[in-house]
Order: sequence, then structure tokens, then C-alpha cells
Amino acid sequence: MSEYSLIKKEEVMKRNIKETEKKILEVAIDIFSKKGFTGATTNEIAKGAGVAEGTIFKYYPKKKDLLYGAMIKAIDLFTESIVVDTLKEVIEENKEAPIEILLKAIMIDRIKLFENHFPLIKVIFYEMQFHEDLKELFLNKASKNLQEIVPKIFKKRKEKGELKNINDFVAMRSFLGMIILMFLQRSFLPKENAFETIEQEIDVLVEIFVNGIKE
Amino acid sequence: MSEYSLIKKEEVMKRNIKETEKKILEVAIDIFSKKGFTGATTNEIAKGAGVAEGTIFKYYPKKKDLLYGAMIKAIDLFTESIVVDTLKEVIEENKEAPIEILLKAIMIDRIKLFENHFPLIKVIFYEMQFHEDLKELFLNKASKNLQEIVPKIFKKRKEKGELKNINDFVAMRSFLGMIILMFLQRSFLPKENAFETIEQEIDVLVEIFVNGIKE
Amino acid sequence: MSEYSLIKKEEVMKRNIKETEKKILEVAIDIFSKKGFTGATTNEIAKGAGVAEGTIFKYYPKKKDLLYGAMIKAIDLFTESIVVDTLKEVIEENKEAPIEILLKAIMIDRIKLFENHFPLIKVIFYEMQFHEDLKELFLNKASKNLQEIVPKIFKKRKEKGELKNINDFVAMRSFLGMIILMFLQRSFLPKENAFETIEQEIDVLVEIFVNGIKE
Amino acid sequence: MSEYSLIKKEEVMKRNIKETEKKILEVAIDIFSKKGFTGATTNEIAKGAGVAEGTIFKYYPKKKDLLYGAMIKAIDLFTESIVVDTLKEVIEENKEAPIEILLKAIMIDRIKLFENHFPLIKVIFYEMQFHEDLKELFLNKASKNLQEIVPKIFKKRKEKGELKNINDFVAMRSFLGMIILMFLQRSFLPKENAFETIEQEIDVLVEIFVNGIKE
DNA sequence: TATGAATGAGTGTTCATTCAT
DNA sequence: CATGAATGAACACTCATTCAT
Repeated sequence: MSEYSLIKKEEVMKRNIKETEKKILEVAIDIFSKKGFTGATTNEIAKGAGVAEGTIFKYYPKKKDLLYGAMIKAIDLFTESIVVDTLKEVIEENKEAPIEILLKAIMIDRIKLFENHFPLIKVIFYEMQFHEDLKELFLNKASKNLQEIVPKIFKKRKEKGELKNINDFVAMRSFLGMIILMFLQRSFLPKENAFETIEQEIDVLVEIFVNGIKE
Repeated sequence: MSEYSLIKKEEVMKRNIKETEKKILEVAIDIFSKKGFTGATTNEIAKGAGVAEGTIFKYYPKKKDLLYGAMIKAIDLFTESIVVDTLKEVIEENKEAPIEILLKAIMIDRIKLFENHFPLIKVIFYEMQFHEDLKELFLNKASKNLQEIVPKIFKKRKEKGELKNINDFVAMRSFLGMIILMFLQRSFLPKENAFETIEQEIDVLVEIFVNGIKE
Repeated sequence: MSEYSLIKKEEVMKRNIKETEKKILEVAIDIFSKKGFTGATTNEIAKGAGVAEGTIFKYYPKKKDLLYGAMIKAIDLFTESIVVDTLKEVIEENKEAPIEILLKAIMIDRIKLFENHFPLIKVIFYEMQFHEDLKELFLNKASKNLQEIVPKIFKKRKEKGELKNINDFVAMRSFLGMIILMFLQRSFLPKENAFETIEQEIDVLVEIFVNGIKE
Repeated sequence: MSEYSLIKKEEVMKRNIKETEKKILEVAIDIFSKKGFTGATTNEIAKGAGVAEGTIFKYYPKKKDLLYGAMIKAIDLFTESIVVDTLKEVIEENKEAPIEILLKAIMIDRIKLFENHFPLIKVIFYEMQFHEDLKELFLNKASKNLQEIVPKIFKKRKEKGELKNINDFVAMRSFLGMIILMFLQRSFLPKENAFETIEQEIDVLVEIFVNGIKE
């Protein structure tokens, strides 16, 4: 057996070990998102991940550690430099553009991220309310970013007099609320969809948010 | 013991029975809202309601019947003539007023309802995702009302040319999203409150929704 | 149904409830004494007690509570006024008698107690070493009695010059050691029994203890 | 790499293997003595011995084999010619001395042995009761020695009329009980120690055993 | 030979549910 | 009608043991 193949084998092993752990967490997040944390059982997580039940506990000694694992993943998602940097880049690139162009650019940039990690995001936000420790963890680590980025979006445009003097936090929260409810509706009540694509919906949301519904 | 007093006793009994049933459901909703359906135990519901565990099952043979009970309560809340009528009244009274006056009037009218039944509403919306049967029940019975009422708010004003030609459903969903996220934030992150009273916040939300954030 | 029979029924119920709890503890102590605490399973305790496994946990929420239950029983045994009083009575009755008469009287008085509760005593003394909390509990509550009684046995006789000036504690511990090893041998190696009855053995032990083996 | 160094390596390996096996057993005995056989886990034994969990099973295919290993060690201890011979030597050397001199000599000779192997002795005697096979093994192999040695201590002195006609077995068991309870008390309740050194205690125990407590 | 990832039977424990009273 | 003792299936979790490397 050549040195090369040995190394490859080791790599495969390492990958397998990592992948077992990863697979377990993935399946857990998926089931948590469908049944909630207390509604999910370690038995079905094991089956879903194709491992013995005992194996779960090698990596996650307590069931709740799966939730912490999900949280770490979520925090990574919200703080990972590549993600945040991409967002900052979008903001930078569009810093002279009108606010609607910027918001649309941000949303289009975020949509994939959001869609790809919808179960994870759902789990975190759903379980946060039941687990004070999770809540604090997330708010401390993840929400910081949001609080830094939001002012950047509004500041320059306010100075230019382009925007009304509306509280940044309330404005952003409102926009987020519009987006989130759109996502929830599209996920759980797809029959009600008013538009085929999310991009079209975002156009409308940005329009409402920026110019209101009044003629 | 006289016949009279016996009758009285029976009446008292009946009232007590109804109250026992009511109390159990109230406590159940409260605990469901704090721990989720699967996270709540019949044991703590019994303790909270001051009854024996077995008593719960006289009224709600399965734990899930408590959720159905909550659902019936929620549907009542959303369809009860008195509630709907009041809303229709508000809309009627303000039918000539500008849209922002109407929305504010509606919201002020709804706030108490919403606040008083926050746990119930939370339970229904959270658990809906895990229980397909609940979801269908609610959408069929309760959302009908919304679908009837919403056009009434927009129709006349659209004809007058007061409003842009924006999809009613998307507009209303957006406004709801703004409201809901405000409520959630005020419930779970009261430290972040931008305003002391909800009324003040609603002013801002209506302003954003109607006139947008742009000068 | 007469009032009398009602009362009787309630009494039966109460007795049954108490007996379920009592039975579980009894069986638990028995199995602990045969397999040790960690070696015993709640499953076999349940089977032995003729109840469902879940029933155990109504009375003893944690397995270890069965051990605490045993400990409470043991402490009762060592401190229960009737027991201690009986012992004091024996000492009082024989206070003028020679030391060997007194010791023999005490031992004969204790034998039944010891034999009847041998599994309990065995469990407590064996498990004490593994559970610091049990150890402290027992030493604080139960050994106090021994420390009060022992001097009463020796004091008067020392004053009379009947006894050598030997440390009371060491003397008593030695006598106890002789007794205990006799019991252990008789329990675990009955084939080696030198005498048919314990009474005969005690005669010899008291003889050795009081007069030594030397002519 | 030269042949020489290879051989050396193998030797080193062999020594290491033996040491690995030895280390595992040592750690196992230590943990068994602290938590009991069922209370100990192979995981903590592996950690304590600094080996992988799988390694244990190369040497001891079943967990219980560790107990058999301990038993073999104990039997060796009680029968090893050097040990027994030393004891016989002590008895021989003091065969004309008064019984108290002999007993003291024996005890002083045995103390170190006892103290050095306290965990092993504890494990064997504790677990014997739970494992019939262990019990038989020990009694057959190890107790034989005791049964041969004891008569040697008493025979000559009985013939001389130095000793009362007390059953040898009961006498020896009594003395052992005194000794054992002293050890247990000193181990588990060191606060109660009546004397600083074991030697001082042994003087008293021998005095009580030989001459009794009576003046 | 030594490793440690993986296993799965088994353990303590929970909890909705039943039922005699 | 209300109780609460009892149930037992299901749960999270443990641990001795196996085996590919």
C-alpha cells in the first residue's frame, strides 16, 4: 500500500468521524425543526443519521447538547467573517445607491443563506424562548452583528436627508417583520402565495417599506 | 336538606364543573405557552389547576384535546360575532377616514384583545406547525374572517385613488409582520423597547406602512 | 353501606398504599443486600415487589432514595426509643451483675434485632463506604446512641475496680469486632460453624472478652 | 536499525506489555475498592491506566476477568511461599514465647502486608459475597493456609496448659474480628482513633484477647 | 499490539393514561 | 364527579464489548 493511499485512508477515516458527528447534528436540527426539541426523540435522530442510539451520546452527551450544537452553528452562521463580510461588502458597494436598491441587494444576498439554513434558524428562534441560556448566548454573540450593521445602512442616507427621522431599530424590526412573515407564509401556506418568486415579493416589500402604501 | 338547597347545590356544582374545565384549559394554555405542548406535563397542569391528574382526563380524554380546546377558544376569539362585529364597527365608523386613522383605530381596538390572549395566540401559532390537523382547522375556520375583512379596509380607498395598486394580501401580511415582530420583541426582549407604550410604537408602524420611510 | 364499613375500607386503602411503599423498600433492601446498590436494578425490585417499575418512582423518585429510605429505617432501628429504652433497661436491670452477665444479657437482647434486620444492617454498613452522605447521616444520628450507652456499661464496674483500665472505646470496638465476624462467618460460611446456636458462641465470646484466653 | 536494537525493542515491548496488564489490574483494584465492582466502569479504569478502553479487553476479555485477576493476586498474597514462610518463621521463632509475644510478633509482621494491600483485600472480601465462584475459589485456595497455621499457634501452648480449652477457630476468629474492626475504624473514621499508632492499639487488643478485660 | 469509534442491550426515569373507589 | 394510586410504553442515557484499522 503506497504512502499516498495510506494518507487517503486516514483522511477518509477522519472525514467519516467528522461526518458522523455532522450528520447527527444535521438530522437533529431537521427533526427539531419539524417536531420541536421536546417532541424529537434521540431514537429517531439515531435512525435518521443511520447510527446506533449510543453513538449520539459519544458526541453529544446530553440531548440538549444537540441544541447547543445547533446554536453554535447558528452563531457561526450569523457571525462567520465570510458571511458578515459579504454583507458589509454589499452595503459598501451600494452605499451611494438609493435605499431601496440597497435593501433589495441585501435581501437578495441573504435569501439563499436564509433558505439554506431555514430549519436551523427556525429551531434556534423557536427554542430560544424555552431556554434562557440559549437566548442569552444568541443575543450576546449573534445579535451584536446586526446592531453594528443596521446603523451603517441608515446613517449616510439620514444625513443626506433622504430618510425621515424614524427610529432605526423600529424601522429595521418592521422590515424584518415583513420579510419573516413572508417567509413563514411561503413555507407553511404556499397556497396563498401572491407571487411566483421571492424576488418579486421582495420588490413589493421594499416598495411598501420605503414609499408606503399611499399614493 | 330541602329540595331548594339541593337544586342550588346542583347549580353550584354545574358552575363548578364548568369552572373546573375552564380552569384546566386556562392553565394548560398558560403552560403550553411557556414550555410548548410537548414540554408541558399533565401533572403540572393538574397542580396549576388545583385538581387531581385524573380529573383532567374527565374533560380532555387525551392530552392533545387540551390543544384542540385551545384551538376552539382561538377560533371563537377570531370569529365570535361580538369580536368580529366590533371590528366591523370600527371599520364602518372610520370608513371615510384616511387609511392611517383607520389602521390606528383597528390596532388600538385589537391591542387589548391581543394582549389578553397572548398565551393562547402564541400556543396556536406555535403548535400549528407541528400539528397538521390544527393548522387546517384554524385556517378553515379562523382565517376566513380575515379574508373577508381585509378587502373592506382597502377597497373604498383604492377606488378613491388614495392607495397604490399593491396586492392587498401582501400589504396586510406586511403590516401584520411589523406588528407581530413588535409584540415578540416587546415580550422577549423588553430591554430593547424603543418606546414606552405600544400606542407610540403603533403610530410609527402605521406611519412606515402608510407613508414609507422615505422623505 | 354503614359508616363503619366505610371507615374500614379507607383504612384498608391506606394500609395498601403504605404497604406498597413498604413492600418496595423491603424488597429493595433485600436485593441491595444480595447484589449491592449498583448491582441491583429497579426492574427486579419492581418484579420482586409485584408492582410496575413506574410505581417505584412514585414513592422513591430516584433509585438512591431507596437507599435513603433504608438509612432512615436503620436510624430508626438504632434510635427508636423502644429499642434504646429496652437496651437501657437491660443495662439498668443488670447494673449490679458481673460484666459477663451484663454483656450476655445485652447480646441476647440484641440478637433478635440484629438477625431480623440483617439485610438492612448489611446494606447500610456496606454502602456507607461508597456514599459519603449516608456515612455522615448515620454517624451523626445513629452512633450517638452507642456513644452514650457504652460508658454506662463500664463506668460503675471501673469504679468498683472490677475492670482493668482499658480504653472504653477500644474495648467495645473489640467486642463488636468479635461479634460481627461471628455473624459474618455464620452467614457466609455456615459450614464452619463451631457451635449450633449463637447463644453458645456468645458465651465463648464473652468469656474471651472478659477473662481472656489465658488460664 | 540493527538486529540488536530490534531485540531490545521487543524486550522493552514485552516488559511494557506486562506493565500495561499490571497497571490495568492495579487501577481496576483501586477503583473497585472505592466504588465496588458494579460501580466501577471500564472507561474510568482505562483512563486511570492511561490506555484505550479497547486495550483492557485484550488482557481481560470480560470485565469480570479483572475481578478474577484481583482474586489471583489475593490468593498469591495469601499463599505465596515467601509470605507464608515468613509467617511460619515468625511462629517458629516465637514458639516458646508466651502467646501474647507471639501474637504481637505475628501482627507486626502482618500489618505492612495488610496495609499495602488494603484495596485488594477490601475488594476480595466485599465482592466475595456477590460472586459465589469467587467465594469458593478463595476459600479453597487461600483459607487452607489459615487453617493450617492457626493450630500451630495454639497447640503447644494448650498442651502446656497455658491456655484455656477454647475452640481454636472461635478464638482466632475473635482476634481477627478485633483486628479487622480496628482497621476499618482507622480507615473510615480516623477521627475516632484512640491511639496514634497501630502498634499501641495492637498491644491493647492482644492484652484484651489474652488476659481479658477483667482485673 | 493498541486504538477508539461504534454498538445495542439494558438502566433509571418520565408521563400520559386508566380505573377502582 | 373527583380522586390519586398504579400502570407500562417510551424516553434519555450508560456501558461493557466488538472490530476495522
